[in-house]
Amino acid sequence: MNIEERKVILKNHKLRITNSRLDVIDHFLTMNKALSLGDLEHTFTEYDRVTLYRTLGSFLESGILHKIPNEEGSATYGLCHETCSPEDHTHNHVHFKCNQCGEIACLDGSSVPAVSLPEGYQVSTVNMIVDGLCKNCS
Amino acid sequence: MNIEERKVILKNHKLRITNSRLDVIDHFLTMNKALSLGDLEHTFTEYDRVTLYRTLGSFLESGILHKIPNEEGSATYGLCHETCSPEDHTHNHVHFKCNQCGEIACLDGSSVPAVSLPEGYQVSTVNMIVDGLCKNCS
DNA sequence: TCATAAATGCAATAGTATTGCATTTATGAT
DNA sequence: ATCATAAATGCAATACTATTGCATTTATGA
Repeated sequence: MNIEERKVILKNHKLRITNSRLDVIDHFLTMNKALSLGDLEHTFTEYDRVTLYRTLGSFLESGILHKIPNEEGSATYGLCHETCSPEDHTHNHVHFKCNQCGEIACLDGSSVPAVSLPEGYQVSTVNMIVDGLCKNCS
Repeated sequence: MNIEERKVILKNHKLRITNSRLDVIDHFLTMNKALSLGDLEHTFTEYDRVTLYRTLGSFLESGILHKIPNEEGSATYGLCHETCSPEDHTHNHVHFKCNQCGEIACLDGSSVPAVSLPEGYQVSTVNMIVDGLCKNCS
């Protein structure tokens, strides 16, 4: 994705255009998998850790990224679909974590099946986390 | 659950019977919800943080507890069903997190629906995390 | 009762998340 | 194009969670 398209993404989410934000978006698009703050720190040594931390925060708030639940200590983030907005922020897709290579990716091809909850519960979002072996590792 | 029953649980999982383990099991049974290490530290000031940490570790390994994926920084743990064993450790149940009170609980009544994955993926376990409002908060 | 491996407590360290504040920069208004 | 201003950045410091090493204590089977 070229720089103009990435600028449009930021503008659409009412975020100022800065180098760090453009680079982080680009990295998510290129890697096409879930990333943690640590991943970004490792990739972008030219930016301060706190800047990357706050970049993730602003992307989270504006709906560019979503947090992916995981069992590890550190938070991981994935790109939202085009349909996501701060108002309608339902990330009803399936995330797959490979137990071999550790990669977490969003499976666009798989949608979250309906789930029935007991009486009195109100559903906001549904996350499905599947782990096992990915295409490359199996 | 009385103390003899809790001792049986430990024996069944080939763990030595100690006060901290008995107390932690009891607490999980009483609370009937997911707990973090921090929760245990707060509840059991008479035990060292590391002891509780290792208690969780041994329960995890032996199949008494399972880790619940979540978006927060800290790991949360829930009791396994009776059917769980170190060998067959599939936690295919639904976890519900209330956005109001923060409680994470296992919904025994709801089972995880089947999910279809792209070609080449091997599924090990499936976790479903639903959030919204729980029975008490809605 | 006793030897031994396992469990505990304490101290220390590592890793991740978060805030305050001074400085720099992007942006809209002029 | 310039400028005022709010937003973003970098640095320093701190908080919280996770983890390991080691000496001491304890549960367990012989």
